[in-house]
Amino acid sequence: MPRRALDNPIVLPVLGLLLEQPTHPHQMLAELRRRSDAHAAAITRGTLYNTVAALTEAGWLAPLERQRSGNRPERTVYTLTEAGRDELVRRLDSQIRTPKREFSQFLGAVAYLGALGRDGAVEALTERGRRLRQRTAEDEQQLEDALAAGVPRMHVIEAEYALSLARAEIAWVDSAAEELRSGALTWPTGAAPEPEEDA
Amino acid sequence: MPRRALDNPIVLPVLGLLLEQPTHPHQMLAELRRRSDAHAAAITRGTLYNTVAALTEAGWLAPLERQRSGNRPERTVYTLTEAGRDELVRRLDSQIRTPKREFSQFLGAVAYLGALGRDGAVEALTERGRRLRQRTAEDEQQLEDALAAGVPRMHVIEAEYALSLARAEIAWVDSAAEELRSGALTWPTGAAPEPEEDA
DNA sequence: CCCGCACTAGTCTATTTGGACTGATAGAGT
DNA sequence: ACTCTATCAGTCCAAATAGACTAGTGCGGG
Repeated sequence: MPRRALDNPIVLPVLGLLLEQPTHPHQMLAELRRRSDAHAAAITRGTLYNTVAALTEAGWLAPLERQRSGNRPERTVYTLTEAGRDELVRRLDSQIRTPKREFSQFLGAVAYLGALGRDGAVEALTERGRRLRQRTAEDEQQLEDALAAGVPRMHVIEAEYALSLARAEIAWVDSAAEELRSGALTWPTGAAPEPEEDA
Repeated sequence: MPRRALDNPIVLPVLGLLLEQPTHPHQMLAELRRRSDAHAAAITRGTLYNTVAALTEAGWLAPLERQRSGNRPERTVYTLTEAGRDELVRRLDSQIRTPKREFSQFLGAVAYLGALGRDGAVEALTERGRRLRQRTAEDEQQLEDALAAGVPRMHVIEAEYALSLARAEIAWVDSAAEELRSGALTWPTGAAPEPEEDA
């Protein structure tokens, strides 16, 4: 009986999807992956079915009907209950209201940038900038297309947010690379941070 | 025998720490938590010991000595091997070079901002802005103090990066809240996205 | 018209993880 | 001196996860 299952990161996407329409787990997975909706890409079957079970037990989801086409495995369609809708709003509100220090791989890597040596660091950062710029350009294009096609802005708002952050990252990466190149940002000692006599 | 253990997110912090100095797992944990070094906060004992074992087996770490003081549990100090140092550099380089779409809770929540209703959304975003501004001010202060105290910039570079992103987030949150308030960003239909006849 | 391949929907198990537990030592307070 | 608590350093197991596996269906190509 899933205990922590109720606060794993895929709960929100699941509730969010069901707000739009009742579906069965397999379809959720496909849909979430298609949208790459958030971290959805990281969802795996095990977690999903497990989570759906937990949410059902918590009374936030309810099985709506079981269908089967031909002799395919039976599938169960779930809806959001009243309580589920409330819970979604509660979580949404709290997650927006309260910033949490989240954590990206890149941030972790930057902390040890020193280990790459000056030239290596410049090289890698420059490359990142290049790729980031390209990806961002594509995303911008996509967003524009969607808006041009009449999709309401509210529906692409997270793309706008992601773009803002991406632009900020590009700016930082560029400036860091530049400062390293020009020598404005210098190396403390060798490759490794100097082993000071303790902190 | 840990299989996926070699590519879990704490590998980099562990290798990074050992680059500075040999240590035993318990100390790594304490140190990583103290620095809140990256997601380090998320590290738990189980994972850490497991990872250290895997890294050792992979030949990137080697037990240096086993010490014991008094009748305390014996502790094993590990060092980074030559291969481990190479691996660290390889990972660092690739993680910096290649941007990955990482994923934050907030991004996921923003996607369903609509479910909060206009006023709720404005409220929540405004509050986030407030908290973010405060936290960022503190971080700026800390960074300044560190620099004033003579810490080389290279050692606080990840803090500089985090600050840039935080400022960008603040800007976005403020502008989104403002647009909602002013009506420049409008609601498509009711609380839920309209149930179109499929995509 | 038959074969292979991809998709549909889930189930199920080996691996991983969180975090409770152990059992010692050092210092704080009384 | 004597509890009480915090820290030290791990081990260990129930719970959660990744992703292999099952098993039926439909379609494209030779």
